[in-house]
Formats: sequence, structure tokens, C-alpha cells
Amino acid sequence: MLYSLHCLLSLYLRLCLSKINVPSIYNHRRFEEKWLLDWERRQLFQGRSQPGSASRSEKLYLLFAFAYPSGSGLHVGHVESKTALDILARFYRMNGRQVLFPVGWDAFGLPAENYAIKTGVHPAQTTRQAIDTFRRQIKRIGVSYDWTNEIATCHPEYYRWTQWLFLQLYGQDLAYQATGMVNWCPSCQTVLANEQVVDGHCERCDHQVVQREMKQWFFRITKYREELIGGLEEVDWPEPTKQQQLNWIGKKEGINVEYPVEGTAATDLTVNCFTTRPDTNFGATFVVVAPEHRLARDIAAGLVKPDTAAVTHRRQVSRYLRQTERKTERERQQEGRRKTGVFTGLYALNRLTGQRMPIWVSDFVLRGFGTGAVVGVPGHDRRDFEFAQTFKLPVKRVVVAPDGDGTDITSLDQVQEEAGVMLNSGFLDGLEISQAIPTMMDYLEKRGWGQRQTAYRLRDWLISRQRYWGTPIPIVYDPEGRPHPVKEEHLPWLLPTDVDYQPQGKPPLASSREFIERTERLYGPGWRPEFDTMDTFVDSSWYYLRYVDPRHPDRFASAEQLRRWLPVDFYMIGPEHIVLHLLYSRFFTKFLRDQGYFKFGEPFTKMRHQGIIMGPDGKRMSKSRGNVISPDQVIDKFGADTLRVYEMFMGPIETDKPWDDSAVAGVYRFLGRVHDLVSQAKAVESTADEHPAVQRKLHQVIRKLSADIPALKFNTAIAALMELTNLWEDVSRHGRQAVLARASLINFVQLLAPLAPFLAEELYSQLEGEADSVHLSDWPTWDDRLAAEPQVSLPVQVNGKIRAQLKVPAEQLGDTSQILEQAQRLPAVQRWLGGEEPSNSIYVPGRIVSLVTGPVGKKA
RNA sequence: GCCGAAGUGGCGGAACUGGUAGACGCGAGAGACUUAAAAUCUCUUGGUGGCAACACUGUGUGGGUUCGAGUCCCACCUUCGGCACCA
Repeated sequence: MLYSLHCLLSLYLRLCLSKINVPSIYNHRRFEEKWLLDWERRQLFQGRSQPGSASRSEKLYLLFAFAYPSGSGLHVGHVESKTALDILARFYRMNGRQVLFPVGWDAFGLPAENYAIKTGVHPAQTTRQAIDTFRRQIKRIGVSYDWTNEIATCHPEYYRWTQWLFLQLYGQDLAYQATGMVNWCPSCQTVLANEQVVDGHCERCDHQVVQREMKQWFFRITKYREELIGGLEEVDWPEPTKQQQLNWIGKKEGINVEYPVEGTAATDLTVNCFTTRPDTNFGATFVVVAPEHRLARDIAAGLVKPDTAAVTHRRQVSRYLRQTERKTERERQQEGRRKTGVFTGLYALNRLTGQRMPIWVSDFVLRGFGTGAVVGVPGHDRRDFEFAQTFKLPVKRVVVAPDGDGTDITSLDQVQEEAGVMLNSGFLDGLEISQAIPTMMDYLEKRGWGQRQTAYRLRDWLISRQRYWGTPIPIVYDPEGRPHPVKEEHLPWLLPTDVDYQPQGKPPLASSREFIERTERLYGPGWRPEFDTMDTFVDSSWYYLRYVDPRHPDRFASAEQLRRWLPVDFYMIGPEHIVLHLLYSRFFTKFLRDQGYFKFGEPFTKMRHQGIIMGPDGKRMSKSRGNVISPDQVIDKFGADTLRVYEMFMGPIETDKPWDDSAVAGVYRFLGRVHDLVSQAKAVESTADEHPAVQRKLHQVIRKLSADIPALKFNTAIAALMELTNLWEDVSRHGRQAVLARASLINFVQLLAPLAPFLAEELYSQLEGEADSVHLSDWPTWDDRLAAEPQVSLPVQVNGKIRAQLKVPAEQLGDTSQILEQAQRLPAVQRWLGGEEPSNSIYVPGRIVSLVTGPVGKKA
């Protein structure tokens, strides 16, 4: 019964379908899975040497940002950039390049550990599950990764080299221990990374985070700060990204000016202030030091005593230091720009003016930048002005603003920071700021009052984390507490498994008996391991090196493979959170180069960013908003090719764009038409018999895709394919009439291959049989002569407005005088010229004709 | 506040080096097929006026350069990212 009903239905359907023009027989389910298994079985993209013509020599290393396998799986935003890179990989393979396209997981990290604290499930288990999910989802979208060489940072075979890298840095004194301020959550009893501090509160328990001083491990990245600036000139990166790196390094040229300190019995006391604007020093009226500054501490400790009211000042300063120390991040943020501070009772002598400048302590001065002391020029620095206003300190004008305002400065908007001419400044009077700065620097240096100095914002990298799920720091302490490197033969220095990762106020590793016993067994009684693990940025900032030789047992990668593949030719990475990762990666690269492991100093030759795919509501996709689109849903309904082509068609890869369900259906329709068109196409005998317009379009499209794909302009590439399809359909009256030769049908399918690899493979197998793969075929070539339009329609402007079109055969496009004459004779042009002779005639070959009446050189 | 990016139809977007603004897709409207719906196909689709030919107008705002400006210059407005007392 059911069966006969089904038969009737399908018969009916077939009858209906035969009546309408294009019976859509495209069904992705029939073949996507099949080709996936086929590619895997034939190991099409595995290993680092693909089969193919002998010309496959030039290497191409394509790198996708290291992915953290989160528990919630992939969403369609991840698909975009993976697909983009996969298109490049497939395109370049077809173009004879030797392609390295590896995959791996940034598998250590907090989410898995937090989940473990909540549920008790071991992070290794959740991580493995998450990776399995990611792998399955990525395979489904047809990304041609080399899966046999997959890596994960949580595998001992990976992290032994992370530890090795630490030891190399340690050996060169670039890894060191120091006391530093860290974010401490009193409720969770643990240190938090900066990213875990949201609005001054703990990300997990919402408790206020406090600053706490702890002994920590640092990497001396600042050693490379100049090279990290200079190297940016060598690379092809988006300018804003370079700018962000520069801002982060924050190089500032200035001068340290030394002021004698007065008002105390000590005679040789000075205070050293860093400034980029010594030109305004005639306008300096006070000095401020950071609470951590030595002078402030000495006063609080009673080591430096002001001549007058010494006890009061000491008491006030030490109270202020205690207050600021106790301040939470939140309190500082809430304070905003409101200024606090106390007078020390001491004065700095401004030797330019002979004036005594009161020395204050205030926490708006940062200890980590410059000298931790600044000279206050309230007339020409907004911050200094606010401080002067709060504490009623004098304001003096030494620059006339470009608008000529030379009156007393009484409001913030009068504070002139940028441009102007000096006054009330002795020998600087009348000079522009830009000239006054070097003049003053020379003057101060000549007298020994100051010394030119460069300041940087970049600090050394704090890598210690009191966390479980990370790479153990390969350090052991002797019974006296002195650190020693773990011996290389003891690597990998395994992460213990018998730990209690509930927060207890000490690092989770401290709870492992095995870890301590292991250390004592290998190093002696009383020895203890380092209990901290490394920042996961350490793991993820050298992975691109391991990728070239992921199974090498004795080195992080062999010299041969490093030489062969690096540097990375193209890096695709999101625009957010890139500053640190890129700085760290570049730092490691420069370090290992200096150790002689390779020659290059910049790891990523070319880099581009992908945008964010927003939900259908135009907002960022998130679980709580309920606007997350999963690739699995889309693939189930429309197939992986539709998902890929749609995402590439949405717009430029680097911009943010919203998801649109009905546009997805549009792409599905397009692929359906392509499928039907090709699979039903009858071929003409030879390319000589092809329909000229379709043939021309095909060659134009081959040319366009050959340029658009390497330029990542996938949206216009797909539009071109649609145009070709539309034309082909029109001309062939929907697939019934042969218009192209077999060779051209194959070319069309090849154009499709990088973008819609499943459909292309299916159609290719119909045309060529199943023995070959379209993905191993050679990218089609075009013929410029066949692509040329035989006739061009030239717009003709009269006085700047288009009034007519002139049809010109292609071979006559170079004949300027004839074209101008013909254009002038067009009826519409005659009408608009109104009988006048043009005073100016312009012909831009192949583009436009422009005729102008009236006086030459003037607008009509 | 500072640094950066971007503003084009109802929507996503296209436009080479200053040379026909709106390719391609979505949506919408009308029609064909159908008992009907869906699907599919055909046509129309920036705005205003006109039966039409056609004209005017139009790329955030206001100026400018040019035969010609979405594109270049100046000023401003808006939105989105990043940093945030960095001397």
C-alpha cells in the first residue's frame, strides 16, 4: 500500500517535472558523504607532498589561527575563515603549488578546567570530546587539512617542546623569576589572567579582584622590543594591525630630566622625571612621583625627612601609600580621572626658572613607565591641569595656541597640548613646538641636567599561572629553595593526574603526591617541583613551527623541514586578541633565530583577518541571545557546498556581516541550477563550435577567478560564476541545447572546485569518470583573445553628463579622432551641444568620451 | 579622551589606477503552471515626473579640486572595534 503510493507519487512528480523547464535533481545528500570518504581513502590531502605534475615545487604554507576546542562546538562564524583558507589551499594545489595546510588544537586552557571544578570531569576528557566534535564538524565542511599530522598542545609530545623552549629561554637569561603584581581573586583563592578580570570582578564568581604581589616567572620579551618594531616593515599585514602592535610596544622618545631636591637635610638628593615635552619646562610648576617611587617610600619610612613638619608629611605620605595599595581595580576605574595625592614637604628645583616646585605623590603616575616620576606642566597637559586644579597649584602658559589665545589658562579646553609657538620660555620664545623640543633637549644635555631617553609601554611577559590545565613549568627547587631547570632527559615533565583542582589558595599541582615524589626520586629528598603552569599563550605562540614536522621525536622540528616551509606564507586570524599572540610569536621566532635554528625573523609573511558573522538579528552570535547558527543544521538541510559558497558570497571576508537564511536558500538554488546544467549538458564537437557569447564569458570568468581567488575576493568570484551560469542557461534554453565543448564543461567544473568541492567532484566524475579527482587537476587557463568583447559601448558625456552611447568595434577603439568625430555626430549629442563646437574633447581609450562646451578649463 | 575602521536601494553587497553607480544575490510586486499551495519559470524593481521617448535627482552632511568624484582634498556628523591617567 505504502509502496504503491510512493510509486504513484514519484511517477506524478516525474510527470510534473518533465513539464517544467529545469527539473532540479541536485541532492547534496547523495554525494557529499561519499566524496568525503573517498578523499580520505585516497589520502588526497595528506602528507606534505601531493601527487601531481613535476612542476609542484614552489611551497605554500597556509596557516589558520590555532583553535581552542570549546565544548559548544563550531558555529558558522568559524566556518568562514576555514573555508576561505581551504579555497586557497585547493586553488593553489590546482595551480601546481606544494601546499602545507595543517591543523591542530590549542587544547590547554581555562574553560575545561572551570568545567572540571564544577562537574568533576577531568579536563583531559572534556578536551578530547571537544576535539572530536570539532574534528567531525570541520571534516564535514570539506576543509582539506592534513589530518594525519594533527597536533594538540596538551599532548606530552607537544608540550615537551614547549618546556624545551622555556629551558632555552632560561639558559639565555630570558626566562627569569621576579616579584610582580597579579590579579588575585580572594574567593577562588587563585590568580587570574587579565582576560578573566571583567570590570574589576572575577569572571567566575563575580568577586572583587585585588592586586597582590607574588613571585612569578617572566619572559624577557622587552629585549626584542626594537626588533619587534622594525620587523613590522618586512611583513604584509593590515596597517591597523601593525599600528596596534606599535601602540602596544608604545615607544616614546623623550628625556630624563634630573631635578635637585630641596627642603630636606640630605644634600645630594635628586628626582628624575621622564618627559617627551621638555620644551614646556619653563611652565613646570610641580613634580609628582608614583606611590611606588623610591622617594615616596623613603619619606614614608622616615629615611628622608622634610625640614618642616616632617612628622606630618611622613604620616600623610605613608597613609596615602597604604590607601593606594589597598585599592581594587574596580575602585581605580570608578575613580576615573579624579585626582588624589599628598604633598611630601619637599621641593624640586627648576633650574631653568630657579623656582621651587612642590613634590607630590599621586597614583595617577605609573611606576612602570618612564622613571615613575613626572614634572607637572598644567598649562599644556590635561592630566597635569586636572591635578593642579584639584590641589590649587599654579598654572603658567608657555605656548600660544594656533588660534592666538594667549590669555591665562583657567579651563580644561584651553590646555594646549599639540601645536603652537613658545612664549615665557627664555631662549625658546618664538619657536614652534617641533623646533623647541630638540633645542631644549640639547640645552639640558649640554648642562648635564638631563639625558635623552626612550621609554616603552611593553613589559616583560608574566607566564606563571596557578592553574592545573596547562604546561608545567620545567623547574625544580632544591631544599634551599633555589630554582634549577628540569634536566632535558626528564622531558616531557608530565602534568600529574592525581590533583585536586578545586581552588584551595595554592596551585592545584601542589596537591599531587606523584608530582612531589617524582621530583624527589629524580632530584633528591627535599626537592620540590614548580607548581605553577604556563600561560597558554606560550603553547600557542610557537605551534606553527611544530606544524612543519609534527612527529619529530628529537627536535621541535628538523632543520630541513623548517627551511623548506617557513616562514608562513599566509596567516588567517581573527582581528581581536591578536596583539599579544602576534607579539609573542614574533618574539619566539626571533629568539630561536638567534639560537641558530633558522634564518628568518618574522614568522608570518602575509596576514589577513576575517570578520565576524552576526546572527540573523544583526547582533553577535551568542548562546544567551539564542541566535547561534550551527553548521550542522545548515549542512543537513542544504549541504556543505551551500554553506561554503553562501559564507563566501556574503561579502568581503574581513568585514562583519549578518546571517540571512533566505540568502542561503538562494545559493542552494544556484548550486542546484549548476548541477542540473552540467549533468544534463550536451557538448558540442569542439571549442570552435561553441556559442561565442558563452565561450567569451567562460574565458572572462576563468581570468576573473584566477585573480579574485588569490586576492580573497570570493564574493565577486561567485557572482561571476552566477553570471556565467545565467548566460549559459539563457542561451541553451535551460540546458537543452549544447553550447559548450566537453573541455569547457570540465573547465567550468574546475572553477567550481575550490569553492564547492563536493559538487565539483561529483560533476567531474560524471564527465571524466571516478578515477581522477578534480582537486588534483590543473587549474584552467584562459585565452585573452577569446575573452575580448568584440564591440564596446562607449558612454558619451556632454558637459559632464552622459547623453548617449557609441557602439565601437573592439579593433577601432584606438582610433581617437574617428571616435570623437562619431561621438559628436550622434543625434542625442548634437541636441545637447546645441550647435556649438566642443571647446574640449576627451577620449579615454576604451572607457569614455567627454565633450565640453564653453570656456576651456572652466566648469560649464 | 586617544588610536583604528566604516557609512552606497527595503537588505547583504559590486564598482579597475578618478571614467556608464547599484554587478551578483536576497526580499518585494505582477504574471505563467496548478483544483490549490509549495516548488519552478518569466517580467519589473533607487527616488520623482511622464502614456512614452526622456528629464531631473541620487553613494552620511557641508564645501573644494576636475571635462568627469562613491573614489582625491578640507571641515563635520554617525556607527562599530581597540586602548584607557603611558608623562
